[in-house]
Formats: sequence, C-alpha cells, structure tokens
Amino acid sequence: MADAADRTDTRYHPVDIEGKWQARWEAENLFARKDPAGPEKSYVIEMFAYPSGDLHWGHVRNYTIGDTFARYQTARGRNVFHPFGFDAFGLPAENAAIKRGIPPADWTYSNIANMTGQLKRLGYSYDWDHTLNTCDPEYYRWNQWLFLKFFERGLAYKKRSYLNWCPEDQTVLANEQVVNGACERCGTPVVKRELSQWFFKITDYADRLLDNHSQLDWPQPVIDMQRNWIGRSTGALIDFALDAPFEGENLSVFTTRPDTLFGVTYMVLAPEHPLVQRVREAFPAESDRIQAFVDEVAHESEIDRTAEDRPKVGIPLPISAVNPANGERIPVWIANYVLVEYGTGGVMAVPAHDERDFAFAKAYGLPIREVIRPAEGAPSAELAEAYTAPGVMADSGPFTGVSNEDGKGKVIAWLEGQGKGKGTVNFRLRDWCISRQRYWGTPIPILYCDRCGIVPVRAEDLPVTLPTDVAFTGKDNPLATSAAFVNATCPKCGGPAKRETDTMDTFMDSSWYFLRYLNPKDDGKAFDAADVEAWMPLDMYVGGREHATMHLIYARFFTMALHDMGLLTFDEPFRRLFNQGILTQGGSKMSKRGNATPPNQLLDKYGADACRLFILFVAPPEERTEWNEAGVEGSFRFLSRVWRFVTQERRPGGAFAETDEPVRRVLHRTIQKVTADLDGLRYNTAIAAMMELMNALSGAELSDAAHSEAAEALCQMLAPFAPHFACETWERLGHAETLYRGAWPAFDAELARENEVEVVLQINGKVRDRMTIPAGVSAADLEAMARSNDKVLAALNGKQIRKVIAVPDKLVNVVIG
RNA sequence: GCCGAAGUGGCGGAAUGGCAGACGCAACGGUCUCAAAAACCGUCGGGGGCAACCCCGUGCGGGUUCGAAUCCCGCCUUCGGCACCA
Repeated sequence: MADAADRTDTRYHPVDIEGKWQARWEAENLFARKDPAGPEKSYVIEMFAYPSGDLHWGHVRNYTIGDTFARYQTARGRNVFHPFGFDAFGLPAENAAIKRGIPPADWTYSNIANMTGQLKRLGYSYDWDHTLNTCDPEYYRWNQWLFLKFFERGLAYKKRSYLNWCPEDQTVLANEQVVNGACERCGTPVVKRELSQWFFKITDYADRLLDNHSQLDWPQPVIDMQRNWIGRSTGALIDFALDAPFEGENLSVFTTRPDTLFGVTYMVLAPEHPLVQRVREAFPAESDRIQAFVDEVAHESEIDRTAEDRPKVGIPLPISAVNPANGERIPVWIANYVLVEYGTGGVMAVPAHDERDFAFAKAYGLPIREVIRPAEGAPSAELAEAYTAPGVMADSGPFTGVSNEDGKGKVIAWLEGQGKGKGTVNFRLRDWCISRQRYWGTPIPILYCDRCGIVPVRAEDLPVTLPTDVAFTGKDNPLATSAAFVNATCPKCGGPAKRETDTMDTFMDSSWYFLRYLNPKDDGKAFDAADVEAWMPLDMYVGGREHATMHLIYARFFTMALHDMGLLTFDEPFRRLFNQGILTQGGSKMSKRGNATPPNQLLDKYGADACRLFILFVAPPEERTEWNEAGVEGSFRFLSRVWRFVTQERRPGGAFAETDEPVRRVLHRTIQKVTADLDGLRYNTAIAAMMELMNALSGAELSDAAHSEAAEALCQMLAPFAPHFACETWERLGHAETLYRGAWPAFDAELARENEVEVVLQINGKVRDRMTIPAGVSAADLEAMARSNDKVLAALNGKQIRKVIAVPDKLVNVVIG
C-alpha cells in the first residue's frame, strides 16, 4: 500500500485512518470503565476467547455484534463497561507441549499476544486495563480460594463413582463434555470408569436453576435446552422388601408411573448397583456368572452403550423382592438398559406400560400384566406393544377404575400411609465433576495427609502454583511427575502430606470471570463487593448457543452458590443473553478445528470498518449464515460513497432550501429506523437503511445546511458500526471532540412522518392500480375514490361491488362478484 | 422418539396479515478512458404478448380471510439440543 502522501486523490483509504484512530482512542483512554453512578450503567461483554492462535470470522461476528451494541449504548449516553479477556487454560496448550515440546505457558501467551493484536486491529472498544487471562496465577489463585469456599460449605466433595473417561486425553470428562458418546474435544469414544473425583453439588440447585428462568431475558431455545438438560421428573420412590438373604432390607426405586405399580412383574438393577456385589458374596456359586455379565456391560464403550438399536440383555439374580401393592414375590434381574447414575440405579419393571420393559420381557419370557386400559373399548387379548397412553387403572386393587393420572397421586398417598414410599422429584442433571488429570489448569488446593486425611490448603498459602518441572508424556498426570510439587507439609499436623495432582475443569475459570473483570489486578480479594454491586448483573452477554448446557449453567450455579454464601446480593449473573448465529463454511461451523478463515487478508484490503460492517450486514445477527467474502466489496463501496459525500467542499451554515424537503424526509425516517433497529439488534436492516439513505443523497441537489445535517447524522449513525471511519469524517466536518459518547442524532417526528403515500387499489385481491395521495386519507374517502376509479368501473361490467375494504395509507380492496 | 430453530431469485437476505424479492453480491448492457482501474447510468424470479398488459411464483398438501411468505391443521427437508433418564 502506498503512503497517504503519494496520493493525489481524496478517496477513502482505511489504512490511513484506522491506525491513527486506534492510537488516538488509546491516548484519550476513551474506553476506560466509567463511573457507574449517574446515567444508567451498561455492563456488556462477549464470551471471552480461547487463545487458539488466530481469530477467525466466527469470532469477528461475535465480537462485532457486542462492540456495536456497546458503542451504541455509549452513543446513547450510558456508562458502559466493556472488557475482554482470555479463557487460557485447556488441553490444546498441553497437546502443543506434548507434540512440539513448547511449554504450555509459552504457547498460550504467544497466542494471546497475537489475538490481542488482531482484536485491536478491528477497533473494538475494549477496556484493556480490565483484562484477564485465566492461566495467570493472579487469576487462578482465586479459583482456588473459591474452591475452598465451596469445600467449606460442603458444595465441593470427593466421591467414587462411574465416570466418563477419555482414553486419548487421559482424563475424566463432565457429562456436559461427552457428545454422542465421544470426547467433546478429541472425538475419542468415551468409556466408563469407576474413579474417585471432585464434584460440585450443582444438583442442590436444580430446582432453582429451573425456577429462575422466568426472570431472564434470554432466547427461549437456550432456556428450553437448559430445561431439557436439567430434566426434572416428578414421581415416587417406592420400597420393595427383599427376601432372603436380605430380609429386612428394602430395594428402593424411582418411578414416574406409580399408577402402574400393580403391573410390576420383575425388577431390574444396573450392573454397577452396589447390591449386585453383595449378591455375589451371598451366592458364591453364582459369583463368576454375575461378574462376567457385569464386566461385559462395563467394557462397552459409551457409544455402544447409547446406540439406538442396542439389544437389551440381562441375567436373573438368585434373589426376589415383594411388590408393596399386592404382596407378590417378583424376580430381580440385572440388565444393560438400567443406568446406575439415574434415580436409585434400579427400576420396577412394568412391561405392559413401558416400551423398554416390554421388549425385555418379550425377550426373556417374563410375564406382562396389563393394568392401564384405554378409557373406551374392550380389554385387549394380548398386547402387541406397551400401552403408554393415558387410561383407566385395571386389576389394581382399590384403585381399579380410577383414571391413571389421578391414580398417580392416590397410589403415592396410599404408599406414604403405609411407609412404603413417597412422592419425589428426580433430575437428569448430575453433580459437576470438576477434577481433571491434566496439567494446564488450576491445581486443586487440597492435601492428603496420612494422619489428617483430606486437608484443604490454607487461604494464606494460595496460590498453589503450577510447577514447571513436569514431564509431558501424554499418559500420566503431569503434576504427579513433579516431586517438588507433590511432596508437601500438612498444615494441620505439620507431618508429610501429598498434594492433589488433579487440576480443575476450565469451566471453573469461566464461571465467575465476569466478577473478576471489575478488579482484575486486586491481589487482596477475588472480586470487589462494591464494584460488583454497582455493575452486576451483566446487561448484555453475547455468545454462542453451544454454551447453553455448559458454561451458562455452571456460571448460574456459581452465582447462586456465592449468593447463598453472602458474597453476592443477586443470584443470576446474566440478565440479558444474546446468541449470535453460527457462521458456517462449507455448511459446517467455522471453528478452530479445521475450516476457519482468518480475517487478515480482507482487513488488509478493505480495512476493519468495511469488514465489521459486512459481517453485520450479511444476515440478522442471530441467524446461522454461510460465510462468503465476496460481499465485503459492497460494504467498502458504501463507505467510499459516504466518504465522498461527507468530504465534499461546503460552506458551513446557511438555511434549508425548499427543495431539501424530500431528502430531509428520507434522512429523518432513516434516523428513526436505524435507532429502532439498533435498539432491537437488527443490525442488517439498519445498515440497509443507511445504504438507502445514501442512494437518496447521491442524486439530490442539497443546500449547504441540508448537506451538513445529513453528513453529520450519517457519521453519528455509522459510529457504532464503522468507528474509525466515523471518527475521521466527523473530524473532517470540523469537530474537535472525538465522536464517541452521547452523540446520537435525533429525528424530527414531523419530518419522519410520511406526507405522501402510494395506496394500492386491488380488485378481488389483485393489484390493479396505484394512487399517490396525501397521507392520512380516511377509509371512507379511500372507498369513494375506489368506487369512482376507472379500472374498477371497467371491471364491474354489469357485476356488483359486494364489499370494499379500505386500509388508510395502505390499500383499498374492491370485491366484485 | 422427545424439545427447539429454519426453508423466499444464481447467492446473502428484506417484507411477521396488505404492492413478494428492499439492501447488497454476482451476472449482463452502457457512459467516461488510448487502455485499464475507479466512478456513474441501466437490466436482472419464471412464462406469454408488438404493446397497454395478463398469468404463475415464498419446501409440499389442505384450511381461515376481501387479502397469507406471514395465521391454523397435516406432511417433507435441513440444522441444533436431548435420548434405554424408568
């Protein structure tokens, strides 16, 4: 590119102005956090970035939506806080270390530097004095502090359970990180392993996570996804008495269909159910046979386990139980279709009214007893499939003849009266497993002492920093390879202790970063109560829908837990959420995993402003759209035309001419529309409206006054979209102050109103004529005009006018028949 | 299977009960130029007609309405989420 000095033309050259304004903004400290007192505060962020290496157009779309929103809020006079940071822990850094021998920290910090440069080049209005990287000890020490708080409250606990294990990444995964039975990150099929891990008690908050949805200004699909994920079911816990050798003990099961209790013909336990091992001990002769089946199921991968056509298999156990409803003895089986993690890990089987139980009973010749019948029609001879629709209870003792919906509550009450069961709710949501056997994360601040057991690190000893003398083999937990890290002293007894070598799930980092943004350099506390009180909750959170059941649930849980600890006064972090639509490339999502296009080339060629404008113009921000760079040219052309218009040589001042009126009407209508569209985040149509305005201005003869009015309004309207361009043209119009705060054009309502309208004349719903008339002509007058219209008279031809529908300023429809 | 979103020109999209295709891209024709770029002007859903005009057209089939891309019922397709959750 040539220097500005070489040019003789006065055309729009973005490279000449973008660096200049970025430097100016920085020198003026324009984007510094404002005082939250005074006009309404507006805390706006986009979901922070994983430092994967390069920005791609998907990021550009996300951040441009947020920046346009933030800049518009400022233009409207609000006090905006708009920070950015990096979600810097995670596996890719560690994989780079394993594959290329680069320390994870080096890889991460160099990516952060690179991406920060790209973000600055795009001219986003971030307050870089309030940034954070989650891999800094100054950040993660507060993760550890928060972990200790959760531990004190009993919200963090260690337990042994069956967990998702990724053999490739050599770590456990949360349920949320298993996608179609495979590791969300590397795609390797996940297997179940019994392991001892750290959990957060998110299930304590299941009901609140659902109930609070009504307070949130969020896209409904995200709320629906969370509701599905949490999966609340209402039903009953029912106790089935066990026979010898477990007499006196109960087998408790969860069911949503207590109304089918009289139809139970067997019971099924998950192979991992604790009772199974006790049965093996009680029946040594059966032990090997049982264990063989348990092993067979356990070794299936998660993909095989969840396959749709997976056959249901099981074996009977040498024990039986008693149906509390009718005293009947029924067999107890173990089978692969019962999940240990849900409910009690065992079910009562009602083959007549449950598809799974039906298939299993058919396969193993177990009895099928029909106890719900359709309200009308004769009882069927033999069921061909499970009957799961509503009906009337049959062969159900005192409940026979009751509708099954009423029966649910009645059976529960009856069981409660006898102490054999109770109504309850059950959730699909599991506690959040937060420990990972990886290096590049926050060390869990826990010690294991032979004498004192599990001992938390003292708060004053934080941070527990990541050691650098570790070996990355891709197999063992790297922290365990640092003797200096592992060997520690017990703070309770002073004896030798071993450090926990697991690190935290990185979703821990993102669960509270929006609190830390306010005081990222404060080394005395995790966050400042007064600042949090002043700025939280977030007024706008912009990010992708893929976080619906992960980050967005975890962060809500965190906020609720901190609220209950008295650390926050609110319990929902994100008042308003906006999901940008995904950007596809070749039909699939643009992402760091393959098909991403970086913005650099187009930035070089057209500048940041044209790129920003284009990414908002292509589609409504919430819609998925296919990336096609061909259109950037159009945005650049538009800015070039505005440039030429605004930079015309004009004398300042003067009066409006009569001939200005039509164009001024367009201008004021445009200001009205752009304002409304920005309020509704309809950026694509706002830009289209400005283009239409430019088209109207192009051919018009304008007075100096009208030219100046239009030029200033255009600069102001473009400011949130094309900030460098707007600042430069604003300056060239003679303004000394940088165009940023409180500079939004007002529209004259009188001028914005249409004075002349084209009214469509329809005959039997088809357009037959158009009439240009003054706005506001009444329906009665329109009808009279229609009745005397030539086309109507010609169409009549002996027929009659049956009806006339007149909509002022829109149309008249004459129905002839 | 369950929950959700979406289907409109060659392309991205506009119009959410009232002129379908705004705005932009691409394409085509023209002006300017020695030439090119840039810029500007024009054409641009399909069919018919010399023409004024006419007919068809918003995934498919019905319906409501004076009038439906838009509302209702039933399908199809694509995408996202959940899925042996008892």
